[in-house]
Amino acid sequence: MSVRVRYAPSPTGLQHIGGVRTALFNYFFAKAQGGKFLLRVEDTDRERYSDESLDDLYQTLKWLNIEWDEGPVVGGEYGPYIQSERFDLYQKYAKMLVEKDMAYYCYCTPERLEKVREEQKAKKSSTQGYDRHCSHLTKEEVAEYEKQGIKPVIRLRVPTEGKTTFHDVLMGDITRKNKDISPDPILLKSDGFPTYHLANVVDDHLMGITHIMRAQEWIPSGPLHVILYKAFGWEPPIYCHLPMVMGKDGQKLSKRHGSTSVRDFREKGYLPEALMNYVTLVGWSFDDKSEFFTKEELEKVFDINKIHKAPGVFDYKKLDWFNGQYIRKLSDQELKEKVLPYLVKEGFVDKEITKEQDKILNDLIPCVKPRLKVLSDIVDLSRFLFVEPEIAPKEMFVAKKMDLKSSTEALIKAYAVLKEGLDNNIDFEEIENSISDIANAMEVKVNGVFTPLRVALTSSTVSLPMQDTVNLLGKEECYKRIERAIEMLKGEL
RNA sequence: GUCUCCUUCGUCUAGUGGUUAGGACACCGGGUUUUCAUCCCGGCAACACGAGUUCGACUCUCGUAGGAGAUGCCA
Repeated sequence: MSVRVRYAPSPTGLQHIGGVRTALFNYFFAKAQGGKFLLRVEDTDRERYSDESLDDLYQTLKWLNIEWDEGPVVGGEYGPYIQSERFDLYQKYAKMLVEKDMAYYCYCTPERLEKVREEQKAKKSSTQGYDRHCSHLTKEEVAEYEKQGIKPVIRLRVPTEGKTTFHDVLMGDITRKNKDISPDPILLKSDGFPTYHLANVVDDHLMGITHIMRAQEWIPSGPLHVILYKAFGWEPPIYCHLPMVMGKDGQKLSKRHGSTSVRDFREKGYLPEALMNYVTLVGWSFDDKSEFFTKEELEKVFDINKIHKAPGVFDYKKLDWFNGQYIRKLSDQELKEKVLPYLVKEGFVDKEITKEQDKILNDLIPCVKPRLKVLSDIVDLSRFLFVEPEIAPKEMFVAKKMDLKSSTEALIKAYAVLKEGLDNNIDFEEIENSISDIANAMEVKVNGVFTPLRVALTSSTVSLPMQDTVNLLGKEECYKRIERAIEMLKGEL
């Protein structure tokens, strides 16, 4: 039997790391097995639905270069692949269960349900959830509710005796006593839309899904879904519950841990290849040494049996490291193209890049490449080139074991040497040697001289190599900035 | 509270009865770079605990503890 899996997100928010990891696992599993990967939009929650979320879903998958074999846009014989467009279908199946008396209409108001829950909580009762108030209504009672105009929901009859087991590829058999399963969950809401349980089971069956790979938070509803499959007389698919992605504190990854939406990562300048590589490595590994995987490799090599059971912590620093590695693999031309939007956005470079700007970039890119963790780092690293920075506060000019006076003195001397050297086209290495000589003469570390020079030129203690900085800036601009700094420092003495 | 799942360095992980328990990130040190990075070298650091089973347990079994998830007309 050919593998058919699906990613079935709910467009109620931006695509996040956890969701994308699920998508990736499904996708790689399908590819490695020569099966099909479907995308299904579960937009049954009309309260929380948003167009932006749907759009973000498509954009995210596109950015990651994940294509679905069947789904919205692409289509396929089992579609439509958007649940709101299959509205009638769920009605039909829900009513089918009512006819078989495996489900029933319930007229309880949300207020009553809330009250029931509160009472259970107050009594610390071990019985939880719906009290099955409507499970055996008489015809008269139903007529009365209908007369009041209450729109009913449809609930599944969950057996109170016995137990239900389902098999999970990773966990093995998972068994739950039926009495512990959420009593009579809602299948069809009063607005006529199905809940996750119904829609998911119906669609997975109708679409011929063979393996359900979803997050472990769904384990508790596994038995419930099996009961549903059986109620319909269908064979449940194979389950594989994926370990969850956690934050540093071991809780489910959420905004308070940092960025969680793929859009955030994209905007900060993470490369899709790097994110994909890292994300598939939380909860899965190939062996004890392989770290770098291309999408194509994963499509061949992904093995469902190597997925972990235990939840994994999302390590932002390791992602940074991966991203840096991937940036360094880029050619200068590729990096230039990727970095350009950030420079344009900052106003450093014109949208229609000028010849001059292009030339600056060509020189800048190689210097900057080993220094980028994310593409947006380019902004701070190159600011000094494109705008005249605020003159740095005087403390920044002072290196370790130096004071303001000696730093100023060093800068003045270095300036003289630099100017003389540059004006006479002397080799930069020699200029640097002469600057070192200044340090020696002053009996201070070389750093004590280079730091004020660097800060004068870039207003930063961290920057590109001195030679590159000077070259990129041009000597006139260098002189101007150094003079400006000396002026300021003298005033502070 | 109840139910279910999970447990190897700080983090991601390799490991399926006999290993000096391996790698990567992070961190710390050193070298290259007269800054910062990159790159190279080195170091730190783990089998949650307790009982079994066994000649022998990180590996098997059972408990305990800890963690997580579920308990919605959200998915």
